[in-house]
Amino acid sequence: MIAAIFSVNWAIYRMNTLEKIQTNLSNFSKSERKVAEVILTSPQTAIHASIATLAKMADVSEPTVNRFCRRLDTKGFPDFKLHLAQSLANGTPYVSRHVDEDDGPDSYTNKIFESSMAALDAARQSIDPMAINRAVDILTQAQQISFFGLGASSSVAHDAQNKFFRFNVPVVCFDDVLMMRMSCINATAGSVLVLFSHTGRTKALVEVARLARESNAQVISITAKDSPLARESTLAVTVEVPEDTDMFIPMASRLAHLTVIDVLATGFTLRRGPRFRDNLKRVKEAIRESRFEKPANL
Amino acid sequence: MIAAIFSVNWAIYRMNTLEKIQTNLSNFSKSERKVAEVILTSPQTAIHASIATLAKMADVSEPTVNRFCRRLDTKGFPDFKLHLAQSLANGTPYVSRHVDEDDGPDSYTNKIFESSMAALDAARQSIDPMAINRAVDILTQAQQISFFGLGASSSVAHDAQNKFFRFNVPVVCFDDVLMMRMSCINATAGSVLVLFSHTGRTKALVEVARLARESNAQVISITAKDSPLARESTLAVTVEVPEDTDMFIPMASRLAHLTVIDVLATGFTLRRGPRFRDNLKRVKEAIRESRFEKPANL
DNA sequence: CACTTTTTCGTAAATTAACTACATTAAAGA
DNA sequence: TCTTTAATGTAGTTAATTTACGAAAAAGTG
Repeated sequence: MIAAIFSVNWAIYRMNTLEKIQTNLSNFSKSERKVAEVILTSPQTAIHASIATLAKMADVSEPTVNRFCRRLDTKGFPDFKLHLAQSLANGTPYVSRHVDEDDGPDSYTNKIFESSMAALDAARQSIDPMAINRAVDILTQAQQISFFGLGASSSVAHDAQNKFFRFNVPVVCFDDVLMMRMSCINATAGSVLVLFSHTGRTKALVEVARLARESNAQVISITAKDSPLARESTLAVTVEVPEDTDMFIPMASRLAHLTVIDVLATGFTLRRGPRFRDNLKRVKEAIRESRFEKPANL
Repeated sequence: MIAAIFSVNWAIYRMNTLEKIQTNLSNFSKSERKVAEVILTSPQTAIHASIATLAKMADVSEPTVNRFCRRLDTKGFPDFKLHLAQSLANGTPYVSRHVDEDDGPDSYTNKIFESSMAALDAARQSIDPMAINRAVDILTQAQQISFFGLGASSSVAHDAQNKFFRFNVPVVCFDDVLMMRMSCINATAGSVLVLFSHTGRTKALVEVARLARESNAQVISITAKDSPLARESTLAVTVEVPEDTDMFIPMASRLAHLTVIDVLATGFTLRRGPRFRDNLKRVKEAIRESRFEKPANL
C-alpha cells in the first residue's frame, strides 16, 4: 500500500488553473478532454504553443480548443495561456502535494519546499496585522523580554532570543518548565513574556501564562486561534498553519512562527528609528573577525 | 530620508521580468521608457491589454512596444506577456520587496512573508537532490548523529535534534565551540556530524569540521556553495539563499536550513520504511496527555 | 424504429492582433 | 553645417484568433 505520509491541502487557499482542469475532467466533452490531457501532460509546452499547434497535438479543431478555454472562464485562448502561465509560475507542476512512499529525492525535496511555502502563504493570510502592531507596542516598552517554548517550539524561542539579543534588550529564553515557572514568579509589570506553541494546548505552557499574568507581566502568545493559551494571554498573535496531519512531526508551524519573529523584529526596529539600527551594524561587525574573509570577486 | 532597511536581492536567483524592467530603466530609450513606466504602474492591466492598447497608453507606436519586448529577451509581445504574468503570479504585486521606514504593520508583515517564501523558492532551486540523497544515505547508517550550529544557526541545530530524536536515533546537539571540539575528539567512524552555517565561513566551525574528519567521522554541512566549510566536509548540501544584505540579522537562511532538515528527515523516514513510522506515532501519543483535549467539533 | 431535438464538432470566412520593411525624424559626432 | 547613426513611426504583410454556420453524432420522443 502506497500511503501519503504527509499532505498539505492546497485547495484551501488557491484554485489553480491546472487543478481546475484536473477536477473538471469528467465534465468535459470527448474532444475537450483530449485538449485537457495534452495540457496536463505538458503544460510548459502548452503555454508556448499557438492554438493551431495545440489543436493538432490534441487532434481536434482550433475552435474546440477555443471553446475549451472559454469553458474555464477565460476570455479566449491567449487569456487562458496567461492564467495557465500563472499557475505554472507558482511551482506546482503536480496536482497533488503528498509525499509518497516511492518518491525519489528530487520529488520529495520539491514537495516539502512547496508545502512549506504554501504554509507560509496560508499563515500570512491568517495573521492580523493589528495584533502584530500591538505586540510591537508591548515589546518596545518591555524592560525585559522572555521567550518560552517547549518541544519543537524551543528552537523557535532560541531563535527569538538570538534576534532580540542583538537589539541590546535584556532577553532570556527557556525551554524548561521549571525555569519558566521560576521566572514567572519573579516577573514584574515591566516583564514581557513571549510564548510559542503551535497547538496552544500544552498544559504546562498555559499554566505558565496564568502564573505570569498573576505577577502582572504581559504575555504575548504566538499560537493557534481560540486555543487555551490564546485565551490565557494578554495578547495572542494567532497563526493558522495547514499542518500536515499524517506526519507525526510538526514542520510548517515552526517556519511560520519564525517568520512571525522576523516580522516582530522588523516592527521593533522600525519603531525604534534609524539611529537604533546602528547598534545592529556594530553587532554584525563584532562577529566579522570570527569569519574567513570572503573573496572580493564574489 | 526614507531608506530601505532590509532588502532581498531578487536578481540573484530570479530575474523577475518586472525587476528586469525596473533595473534596466536607464538603458532604455526615451519611448521605451514610456512603455516601461506604463507597465510598472499597472502590470495587471498590461498583461490583459493588446499591443495596440498598450502602445496607446504609453503614447508610442506598436513597433516600439514590440522592440521593447524583444529587448527583454522575449520572442515578442505575447511571449513577453507570458513572462510578465509569471512574475506577477509569484505573489509580487510590488516591484520592490524592501521594507521602508514608513511601512505600516500590514505592509511589512506581507513583505517579510513574501521574502521568506521567495527565499525558500530560491533555495529549492539551488539544492542538488543527489546531495540530499547521499546525506540520507549517511544519516541512515549513522551510529550517532551530532548537530552543530553557532549563533543564529544554533536554533537550527536544536530543531534538527528535536526532529531526529523522535526517530529513536542517538542524537546530540551543541551550540558551544568547546563542547563541539570535545565531541569531535571522541568521534569515531560511525559518528555523523551535521554542521549548519549560512556563510560557511565561521572559523571555529570550519576547524570543528577538520577535527571531526581527523577522527574519521563523517561531516555533512548545510551551508553555502564553495565555502571553506563546504570544502572541509565529507558532503556539502549547499543552499543558496538570497540573504537580505542591508539587514543585520540573518532571516531567510534559517528557514531554508530548517526546510532542509525536514527534507532530510523525510528522506530518512522513507528509507526506513513504514514499520519505522510506528515509532513516530508512539512518540506523538506519549506527548498527548500533556495537552488539553481539543474540542471534537474542531 | 423513425423522427425530432440537442449537443458536439469541424470548415471556412472574417476579424483582429502582431510583426516586418521601409521611410522619416531626431540625435550625436565630425 | 554636414554626415552618420540611432530611434521612432507608417503602412503593408503575415500570422493568429475568433465567429458564423453547417454537418455529424448523441440523446430523447412518439
